[in-house]
Amino acid sequence: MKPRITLKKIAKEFDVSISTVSKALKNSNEISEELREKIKAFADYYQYKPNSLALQLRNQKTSVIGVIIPEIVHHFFSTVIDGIEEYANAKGYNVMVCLSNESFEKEVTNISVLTNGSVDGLIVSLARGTQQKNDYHHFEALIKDDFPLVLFDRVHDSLACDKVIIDDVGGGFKGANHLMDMGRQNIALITTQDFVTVGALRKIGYRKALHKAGMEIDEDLIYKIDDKQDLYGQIEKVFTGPKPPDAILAVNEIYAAIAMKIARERGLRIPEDIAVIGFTSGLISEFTTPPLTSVVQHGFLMGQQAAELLINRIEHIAPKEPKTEVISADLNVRASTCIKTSK
Amino acid sequence: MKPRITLKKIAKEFDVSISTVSKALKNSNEISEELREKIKAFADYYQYKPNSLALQLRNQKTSVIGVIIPEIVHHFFSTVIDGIEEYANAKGYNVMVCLSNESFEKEVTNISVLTNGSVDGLIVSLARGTQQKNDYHHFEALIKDDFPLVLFDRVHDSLACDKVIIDDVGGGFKGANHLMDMGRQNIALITTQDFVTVGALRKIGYRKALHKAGMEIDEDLIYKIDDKQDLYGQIEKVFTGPKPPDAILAVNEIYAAIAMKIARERGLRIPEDIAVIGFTSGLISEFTTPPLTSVVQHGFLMGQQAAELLINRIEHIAPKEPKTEVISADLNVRASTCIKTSK
DNA sequence: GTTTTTTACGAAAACGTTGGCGTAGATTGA
DNA sequence: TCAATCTACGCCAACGTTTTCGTAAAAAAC
Repeated sequence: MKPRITLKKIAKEFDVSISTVSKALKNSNEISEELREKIKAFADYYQYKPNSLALQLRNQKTSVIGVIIPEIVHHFFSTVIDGIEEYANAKGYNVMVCLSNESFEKEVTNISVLTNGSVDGLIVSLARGTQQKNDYHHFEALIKDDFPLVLFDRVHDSLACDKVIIDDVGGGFKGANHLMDMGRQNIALITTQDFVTVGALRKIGYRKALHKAGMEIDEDLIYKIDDKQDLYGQIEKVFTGPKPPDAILAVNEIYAAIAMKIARERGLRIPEDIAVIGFTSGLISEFTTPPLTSVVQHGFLMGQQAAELLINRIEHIAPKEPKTEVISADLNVRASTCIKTSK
Repeated sequence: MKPRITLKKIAKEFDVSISTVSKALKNSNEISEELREKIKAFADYYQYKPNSLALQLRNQKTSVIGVIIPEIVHHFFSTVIDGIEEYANAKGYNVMVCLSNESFEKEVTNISVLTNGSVDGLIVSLARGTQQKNDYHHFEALIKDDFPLVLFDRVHDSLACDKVIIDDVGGGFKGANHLMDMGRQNIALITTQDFVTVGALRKIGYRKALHKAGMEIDEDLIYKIDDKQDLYGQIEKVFTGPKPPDAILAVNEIYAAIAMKIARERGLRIPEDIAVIGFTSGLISEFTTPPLTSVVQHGFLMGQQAAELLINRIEHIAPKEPKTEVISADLNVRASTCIKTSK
């Protein structure tokens, strides 16, 4: 690679000092117009661009924000990044993405690498491994040093930093409520294992809805899926269990899509015999048969909010107390729960 | 934010010089063991980590690779990034992602920003706007300066740099071939507008397959979709056109899924009355009814290859001549073309 | 003709790090 | 006792930039 042109090289070319060149390029009238124009023309010709590392070092500011997500091959997280990028770029920041791959160790090293001066702040969604291990010392260290940090989606209560979360309880509530509005009585819940916060929260919403409606909660209708095992086999049990449900609330799109597939294989009509709701994260819901009613999570908005919180923190235009933004989850009613909408 | 601890502060603490501290932390035996241990303990306690900006500036190496993609909310690009991350991290590099949002201008500024010293090399997939404008001067400038650059998926022939492409011609060929193997005679092609390279290449494959089979190409069966218009309406014309097809080859998952939806609405049985093939980019294909036969694009592999080419280039373990890696596209046969596979 | 002001530039520090080189003082050898 | 050798550290340059301050020479003022 050709070495980039620097102030020093320009200075040597004109036999002036580095500071003269710097000032000339900044159009300082400390420098005679004649020399100024010559230097500018030369710099222009050789496409001089200030080395950003040097600037970052000098200004003690990188204008880069780091993002650590569990995985990127996931529509929801991609959408959040999109939102972060949009807001951050508008504010003159760049985005550096790292993946934890759901691993505690990788999350720790990522944080260590990124906080070595390369970013002004961090936006993170917790790795599953971290939630399982329940070890947050790497975040606590950051918080203790007042390092700008925003957690989103997968957060942890004990951490005193800015957060953006989706109203998962509300989402579960809305989903279950909708099913009851459609006259369903036996609503199965297909959720994750307990340590996955979002699953747990959506379950709370489900319980709240049933409770409010005066229905009792049948634990046999709650199925906890292990993502590492065979999904198909686990979800099949929903249909072979003691109490066959007339509706299913699944905490994500995949579970819901698989449930529909199995239901159809077993000759059940959707939504007549069984209604299904998922939580949207990708495009699957739109293209299933029938299209899947889903709780939509506004990932883009979430990303924007997270970026806004972080940049406010970085630029000290935020109060000291950590703030938590809640993004409401809305229901997108499609044909899997509601015959008339089956356009 | 609390200021980070630096060599200078440690030096002041022990009333020694900065270089002494630096050497002590590097375990240099130039420094007495006693002092060395004291300094290390102190640094450890205060969690000293070398400022990476300073290191990057000094070493003239960032160990960061920049990635510019048109959009991230796209399963294929996410998968590629995943592959890049995997390989890059293993080699000690970090990844900085920027989005061009398909815009020429944003691509230009992104490149300008990233090549100001913040990254050692660039992996890029061309923005649609760039392909449309057919203006590649920003890349030509990089190539002229021997800046490490790898183009992937959406590339341009005139650019003399490393590339990783998918065998789109082969993919189109395999898809069309499979449909002919299933006995189909009137294969419609739903593709993009001509300036979108991948669409154009897949069309070539389609033509090659038909030609090889001695079938003539009916231009009325080729539909070019404008992504900015109503997809549904445009794809509907495939069915209302002069020659109703008995098979459809769509150049992406969405077109294929929409085509299937319309086909079913019109009472056509899949695959009996009409077979459909798409190009996988996300998870849609798995969950449509019936599951969609697709040409799979190995995005992860592509990312790994791109990262490998780039890092070899950065570390000068690559021959001068640019190299192009071709990733083969394979067919994943599902029920939308083949009754017996409908498990 | 002397002083003051202005013009036009240079020197140097600072951001944080590393590594070659220099060297004071202690130790060793003869 | 003097030289040679170590030991253990400090100095300085370098990476590229910005900015404050200092200062020659020229211009203006008296």
